[in-house]
Amino acid sequence: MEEVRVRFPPSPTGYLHIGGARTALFNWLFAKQHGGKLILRIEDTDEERSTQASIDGIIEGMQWLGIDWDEGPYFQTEFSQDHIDAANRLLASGQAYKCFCTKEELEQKREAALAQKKSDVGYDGTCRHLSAEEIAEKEAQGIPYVIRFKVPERQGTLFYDDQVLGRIERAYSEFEDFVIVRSNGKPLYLLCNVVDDIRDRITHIIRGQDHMTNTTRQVLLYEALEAPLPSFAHMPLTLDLKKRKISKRSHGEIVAVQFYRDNGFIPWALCNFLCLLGWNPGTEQEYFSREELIQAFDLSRMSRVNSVFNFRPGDAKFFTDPKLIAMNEHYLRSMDLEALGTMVQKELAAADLWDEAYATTQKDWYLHTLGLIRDRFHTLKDFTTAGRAYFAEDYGVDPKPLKKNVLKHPDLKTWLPQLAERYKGLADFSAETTEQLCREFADELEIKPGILINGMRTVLTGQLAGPSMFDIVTTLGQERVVARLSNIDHLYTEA
RNA sequence: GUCCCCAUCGUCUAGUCAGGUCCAGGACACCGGCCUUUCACGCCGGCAACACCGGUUCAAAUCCGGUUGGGGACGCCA
Repeated sequence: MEEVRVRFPPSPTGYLHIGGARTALFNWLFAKQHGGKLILRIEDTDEERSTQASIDGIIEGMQWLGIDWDEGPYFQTEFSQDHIDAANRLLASGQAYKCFCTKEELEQKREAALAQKKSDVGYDGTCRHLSAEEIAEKEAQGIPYVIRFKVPERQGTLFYDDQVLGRIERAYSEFEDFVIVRSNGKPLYLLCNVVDDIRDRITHIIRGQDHMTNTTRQVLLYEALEAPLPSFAHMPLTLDLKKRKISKRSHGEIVAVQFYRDNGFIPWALCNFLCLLGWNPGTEQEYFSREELIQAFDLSRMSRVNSVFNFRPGDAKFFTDPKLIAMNEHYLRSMDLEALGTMVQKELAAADLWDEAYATTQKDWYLHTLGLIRDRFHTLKDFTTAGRAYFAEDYGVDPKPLKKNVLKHPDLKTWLPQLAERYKGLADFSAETTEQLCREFADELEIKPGILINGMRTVLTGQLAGPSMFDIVTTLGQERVVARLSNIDHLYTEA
């Protein structure tokens, strides 16, 4: 059987956004499932807009997501001779022609056609039937020209079988003679893309529905270039809540893969979320390991409907799609602790909270702590913010619990240091003994234990909520607990 | 405007191709309860959709036609 070869061809005119990432992901899944190859090809023929920063961003984004490729990155500009050769071949075989019409002329004709409400606003074919003499004359005059593809004069419709949408048809009469080479001699996307896909022996083209009109024209090019037609699969698009195509310009960083990397998301959670946007396995399974997803993926189960990336700018809860947040939380809570430890290490290091001992002598403590606190977190960032008290002494105290659990009970100012004294003398510092001692103290004071417990939580972690109090106490350790409980005057003075 | 694609809960979707088992299932979000002297997790429950009109049929979310609606494309961008 022929080897499956797919490609991801981003144009480096912006960062990798989630729509592009999803396209890459689907191609990657398809390749993996069929034991095929994924080719990364940077389509940088638009010199005006292509940037190195964008190329770096795309590559970093894919690496972060874990979408690896088998060949490339190739750069389209490195193959410009191939594109020029192909254009010349089409010219020589009479399947393309030189067009000397200027942009201004075409613009005028176009406006005139629109003014008359004519549907046909395409190229009128003025230069299509120029004689050899006329062409030679114009060339001799140095009139610049573009090369247009000569759409075959045929009745009926052109069609291809889309792997997602089924049979797609378009009447030949709907095509205009489209430009394949600019007047500056540079070939255009429509041609370059086909030439590259032929050279790279691409067997399946999986891309967004926004390419559908390109596809019908490209089918014509494959035919003219006498190359076998690959399979096409057009995926639904990703829209915003107002049903607009998501883009950097209108949506900003929230649609950039980098945003999720910088905001504590787990790469696989993003992949898992993205693959469910426009695809489903036909079962009720929603969480997949990498291997499960490769196994389950199937182009025929791709949706034909555009999907909405549900985020609401300015809404803290919906800063990105809540289902994506939920998935991130799921992986945060269920993933292997070692793997989580590696991810959190990067966050701690970036916040200057990392201690090498966490990887060596204190590794057990480190992983245990992550396991204890991760249930309440949403992103990896929370380990350095809400979880800061476990890794540093300079954690802040949230005003809300400070007021509710500490300041409301002025006597805690003396009670907590007293409790610290008792903890200091405790030989066996365990969850059981610390709890027992705490409750006994509450009994003596004739107060509810909750007053001490909630006060302790606020003082020890700075947070309103957290794990079971005495798990916190044992995790923090006797020394830190005693020190923090003894030294609470500043909480009252600062407030 | 022209061509192409599409149409199930607020969102992601199952069910449509092979009509009945669907007064439509799951997930997220939301609401309530249990658990917990915190908060989450977890568990239990609730709210919530077949765009509309016609046709075919004993029977339509499912097939057909139309309407409306949405999206995409219409560049010497990719």
